[in-house]
Amino acid sequence: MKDLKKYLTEGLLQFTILLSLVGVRVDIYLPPIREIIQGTSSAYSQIPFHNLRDTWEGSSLHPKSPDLDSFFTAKRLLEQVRALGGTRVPRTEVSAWLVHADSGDAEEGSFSADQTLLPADSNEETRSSTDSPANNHEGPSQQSSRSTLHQCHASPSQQQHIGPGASPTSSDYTKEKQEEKLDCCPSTYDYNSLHSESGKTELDEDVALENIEEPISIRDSNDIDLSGEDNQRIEIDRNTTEPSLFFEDFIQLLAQTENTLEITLEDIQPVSNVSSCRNSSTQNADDFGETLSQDVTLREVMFPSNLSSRRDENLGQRSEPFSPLNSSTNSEESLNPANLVQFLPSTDNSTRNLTTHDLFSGIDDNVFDEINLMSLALEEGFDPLEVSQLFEEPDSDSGLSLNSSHSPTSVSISDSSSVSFGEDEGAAGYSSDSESVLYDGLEGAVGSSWPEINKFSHLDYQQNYCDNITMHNVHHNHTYNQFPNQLEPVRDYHYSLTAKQGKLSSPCASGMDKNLSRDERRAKSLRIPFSVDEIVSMPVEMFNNMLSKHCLTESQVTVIRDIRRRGKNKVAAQNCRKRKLDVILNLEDDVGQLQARKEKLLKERAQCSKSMSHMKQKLNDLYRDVFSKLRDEQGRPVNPSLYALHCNSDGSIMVVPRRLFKSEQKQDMQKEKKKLNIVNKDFAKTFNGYSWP
DNA sequence: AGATTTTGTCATTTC
DNA sequence: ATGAAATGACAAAAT
Repeated sequence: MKDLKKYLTEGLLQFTILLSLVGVRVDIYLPPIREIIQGTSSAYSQIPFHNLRDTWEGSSLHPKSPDLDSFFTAKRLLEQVRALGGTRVPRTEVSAWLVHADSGDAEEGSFSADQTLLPADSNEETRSSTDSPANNHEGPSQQSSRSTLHQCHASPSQQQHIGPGASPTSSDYTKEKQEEKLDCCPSTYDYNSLHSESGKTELDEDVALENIEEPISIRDSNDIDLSGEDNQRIEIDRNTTEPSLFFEDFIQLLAQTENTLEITLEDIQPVSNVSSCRNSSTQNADDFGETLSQDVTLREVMFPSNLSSRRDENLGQRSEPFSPLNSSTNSEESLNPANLVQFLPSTDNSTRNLTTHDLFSGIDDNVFDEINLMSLALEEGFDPLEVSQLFEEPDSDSGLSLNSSHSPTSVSISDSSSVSFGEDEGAAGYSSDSESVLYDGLEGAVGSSWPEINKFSHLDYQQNYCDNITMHNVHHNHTYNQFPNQLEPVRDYHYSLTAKQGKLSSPCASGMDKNLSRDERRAKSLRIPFSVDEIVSMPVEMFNNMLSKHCLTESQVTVIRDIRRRGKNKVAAQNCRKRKLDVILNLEDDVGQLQARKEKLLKERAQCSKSMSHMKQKLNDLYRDVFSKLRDEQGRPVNPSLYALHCNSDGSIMVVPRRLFKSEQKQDMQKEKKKLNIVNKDFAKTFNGYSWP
């Protein structure tokens, strides 16, 4: 039965691969697997690869592409391998073979090439690959060449998702970021998902074949039903490698320990895993070299014709994902394979820093290594003329605009990448619709070690950066699908920025320096491992920490402080002007409001005067009317010029001689004024000036 | 080409 | 006392 399974598996593998090569998309796995594994209500959202691929910003598929599935798989694996941080010959295809050839008995054709390099217990190694996420903590350096082939399975994000002690915050954030990246760059999501979604995509593929082969096993694994999705995934992973063995071991180990899945998997699969591979790649150069040599061999087997040419090319490209992570690799020397080998350990550390959120505690040492390398590169490789030129440049007005922060940002990206890759497009591969991502450090990153920056979630940036860089490699070598539109946003953005500045017409590296601000150029010249925006925007505490923690030269510190001071002041000036403008606008508004109020009051006063005169007139008429009807004791009419009407406090009205009334009225008026403090003189004047008939 | 506006920077003050 | 923020003034770039 087991042989039959293997036979079926291999047959399916071969058939699948052949279909892939022919150009037929092989996606026989996704829907059934998803339902079988997770059910229709699974929290997982299926990655719409096919939709994304086929409709990526309206771009059509590349005619060269034989199969997008194979391409994506290869690309993903290539990226994973690149994420290992070493100078490794692309083993994308090799990894693909290994992932699927778990039975390990393939003997004929190109498959034998893998088998020749793989020991007979390929089952175990495949298990190691699938179990690797849970084994990230362990760091045995017992890995062999084949273990490195499965580094693609190891990702800190996986560890975070799977490991019980994983930081939910960082992983959640990573997931968010990668969802954003999915929006902007679906083609990179494959790789992203590996790190954030616990290797979901890869799992699907791996399981797919096994699903056909061993549907019962998968069902069984679901029946076991560990506590969560991750557990399910790991179960399935194990199923893909050796279902029957898995259940025995797994149940047995479940009985032994139920606490952590990691422990379980470690027990089950002590073979070195991805994480251990990474760690050991830092620690054990021999293993790494062995890996490298075997990769080359595999590659030669797989691609005998174009190996030599593509190898160099990929060697150069392989450094690209790490350029933003390591200052040394960001320099021109990094293009040299020899230097790459020299920087391998630190590069690997960088990669580990990149992807391992839980390993922040150990990040500083790595950063120091990187800084040292950076300083070394500066001392050895940097042209002093360039430094002096950069510093003496008279004009060099800063093009930095923090409000429009992407402008210098993107330029910086291009520039730093140009230094590293010798071509601007190397960094143009970075693409994101998320402002935060852009701002989060990609931009001005002149150097690369990102110690404190991790607090800024630069891991995501780095991840994204690597992804896009990798995609850019694909774009350049023309071996795989091209996604012309994929890079267009960035390129257009660059162009718009530079066009706006009216300087750069071509994103070539030669002219990039002119588009950098003075501070950016200074930072670049001194290999300051932080972008200008970071230096300016990072909190004071973090900034001081950064200065104290890193082995920065005095000139570097001075420049960094100047950059920060100028940047802060620039922002302050902008804010100040904005405030001033706001104050002016507010004052103008106040003036308008006051003018309107004045006009309204004038109208009201006119209205009151009019009504007052009208009342006066009526009172005058009434007065005359009253006097016309008044008669004295002799029955004669009372002369209104000699007498006046006086209203007493009790309401009684008396006819008083006017001379008495006037004197009394004056006295009363003076008392009134003092008492009531009459302010309205106009009204008093009007009242006094009233000409009584 | 000159006028005006915008922006970056420095020096100083304010908080 | 210290340092960051605010602001005036100036110069250069942009319009």
